[in-house]
Amino acid sequence: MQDLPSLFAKASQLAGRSFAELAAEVGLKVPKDLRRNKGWVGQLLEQQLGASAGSQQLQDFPELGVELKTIPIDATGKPLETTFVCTTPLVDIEQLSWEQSNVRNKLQCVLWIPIDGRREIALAERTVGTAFLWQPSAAQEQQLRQDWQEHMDRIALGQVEQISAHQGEVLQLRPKAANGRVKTQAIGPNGQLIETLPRGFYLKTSFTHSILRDVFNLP
DNA sequence: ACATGATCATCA
DNA sequence: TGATGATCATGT
Repeated sequence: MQDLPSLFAKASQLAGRSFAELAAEVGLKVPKDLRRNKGWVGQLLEQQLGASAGSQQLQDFPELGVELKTIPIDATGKPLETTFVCTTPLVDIEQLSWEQSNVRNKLQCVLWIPIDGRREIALAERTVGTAFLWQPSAAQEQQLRQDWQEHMDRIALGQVEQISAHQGEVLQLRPKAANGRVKTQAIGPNGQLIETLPRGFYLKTSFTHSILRDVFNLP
């Protein structure tokens, strides 16, 4: 993708189209459901939009500074799931600041694409919604920064295992792993290294809901 | 293991 | 019924 207007135009033209027809265009098979294919819709839209694929710590469109995120919504436009942002660093974090954090980098500019997430509708028949570009307002960035700082402070103090998803107004910390046996290093309560479950940063649904309401002028 | 893409399954 | 903690697939 060469420029932002082109990307946005292409994303806008996906509105109203079904997963079945979009999958056919790129030669994908529509799974029966998402139970064993949780990232399928995201990958479908990546292919449709030509995101620079890869499992790298980069935005989806590095040359444009844009991150692509699908967001499943119900019939009223409410998000059905939280939004994963990135893995949480648990060691070598003493020098880390919000300004250089992966959370801030990923959320600097997001191309949101709402999708029909209703499980009662067959996956193939679900459709894409209206894409929009978002950059956090000063107030939103302040909320994100504050939550990020509180989480990182606890992690630096060796309290990562005391953090629950209840903490954080807009940005929460939750497990992010293939299963409960996966381990990674973190700072322990006495400053030593411990093994713990990998964590990720997620946007709470109340936050993404407010983003959707702002953009679509909903109550 | 860790990055990407997320939703599932269960319980309060 | 909403949210938390757990989990699934794939590529490097």
